[in-house]
Amino acid sequence: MQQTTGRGNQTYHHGDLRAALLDAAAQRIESEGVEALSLRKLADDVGVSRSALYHHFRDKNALLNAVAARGFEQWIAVSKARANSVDMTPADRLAQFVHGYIHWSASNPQLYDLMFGRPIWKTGQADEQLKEIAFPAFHFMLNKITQWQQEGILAQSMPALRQTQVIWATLHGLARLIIDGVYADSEHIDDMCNCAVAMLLKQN
Amino acid sequence: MQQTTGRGNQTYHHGDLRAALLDAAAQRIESEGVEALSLRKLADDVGVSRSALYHHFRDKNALLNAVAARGFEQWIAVSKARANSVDMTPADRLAQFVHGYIHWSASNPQLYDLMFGRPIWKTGQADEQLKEIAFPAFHFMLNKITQWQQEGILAQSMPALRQTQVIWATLHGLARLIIDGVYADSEHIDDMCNCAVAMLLKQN
DNA sequence: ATGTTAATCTTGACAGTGTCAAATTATAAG
DNA sequence: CTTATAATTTGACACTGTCAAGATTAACAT
Repeated sequence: MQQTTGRGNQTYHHGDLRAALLDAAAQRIESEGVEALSLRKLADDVGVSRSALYHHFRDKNALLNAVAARGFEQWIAVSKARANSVDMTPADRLAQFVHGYIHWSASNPQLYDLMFGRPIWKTGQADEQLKEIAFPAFHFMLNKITQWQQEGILAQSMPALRQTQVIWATLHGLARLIIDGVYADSEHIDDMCNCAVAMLLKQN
Repeated sequence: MQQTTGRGNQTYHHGDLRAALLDAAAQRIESEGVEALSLRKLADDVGVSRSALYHHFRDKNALLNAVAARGFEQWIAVSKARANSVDMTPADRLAQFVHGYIHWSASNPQLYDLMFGRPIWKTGQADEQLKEIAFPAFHFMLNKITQWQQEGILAQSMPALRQTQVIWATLHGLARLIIDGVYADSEHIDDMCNCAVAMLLKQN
């Protein structure tokens, strides 16, 4: 199930087709978008025939789920790394979190779209494995925001869960508007982030 | 181009196919979602053959643009009607605006998804006509928020444009999370709206 | 080493899809 | 009534995701 034979795959069955498909899919998605991903072209990229894929993924949606799952792993890693930069005031950490979130989404627009987009989450198309990987991402945000509440830089009058949902909605909405280009220019990313931070911070 | 002959169309060419297609498309979209819309099934619904559509819309995207345009007209009408309820404090009006926005999106999820979704706005697939109809919607929000700034219930330290973008991002993000069911339950809509309002309002 | 089992990959096929060109029909204009 | 113009249909093409059946190869037990 892992690497069956370590190296030297030439005219193999294929070696590790699953990983190759994931790589190629992620690459094609990031360059052309989710909606332009064709399983047949993907098979061509990898040099394998069209329905070979079905021995590693139940269907196209399962493949997308797997790519999204990898995206979440990457997202969490980046976010945690950012959160561990110590010598900062809480307010600066919040600001950095906001800017980091938006910049990551703007740098990986297609992947962000896949991870947080409708096709996967709507109609229960997210499989259990993806949910298990995605949940820590939300939990991470919930923790951060609870912490900022306790540190006194966010209002404390509301349940942390609700506040997390609203703050995340702000970030998510901002990311979507920028990515989709809906009356929000990507030149003003930092301006918008600063404005968002100012609005989130407890005013006193 | 309008109604060629007023009434009594039976075994006509079809009468007014364009309108019939729009109606059928809107209906099918709202019941099954944008991604499930098939031009051929749509033609069946209307009782016409597959490529009749192409004499009224350049392609599928043009049809979707037209449906979205109708959605914006409806959205603007509803929003303006809500905004004209007089006897209220400014803060209550803001609250009502937020609740109204979210409830409308939750009541017309598929249409909202089409209007503000990626497939139309990304990659410049929104045609000029749609942009002309959509722009007043954004202008309407910009006006409202500028007004609330002047009335002193929103912070005045930021440019109205930026603040509009961020507030709209909050609403848009909330709508998306609820519609797509991404870790936001639709049972708690009002709780989340109240939380959002509390965060937006200038705290003093 | 050999025969068996199980995994992997390919080929052929099917039902869909959006879209175009050419042919057909009905409406409007002269 | 004839002509011109718009609306609609039929046939076709290239493409999509997915499945069933057959072929190929790896892993395993003896």
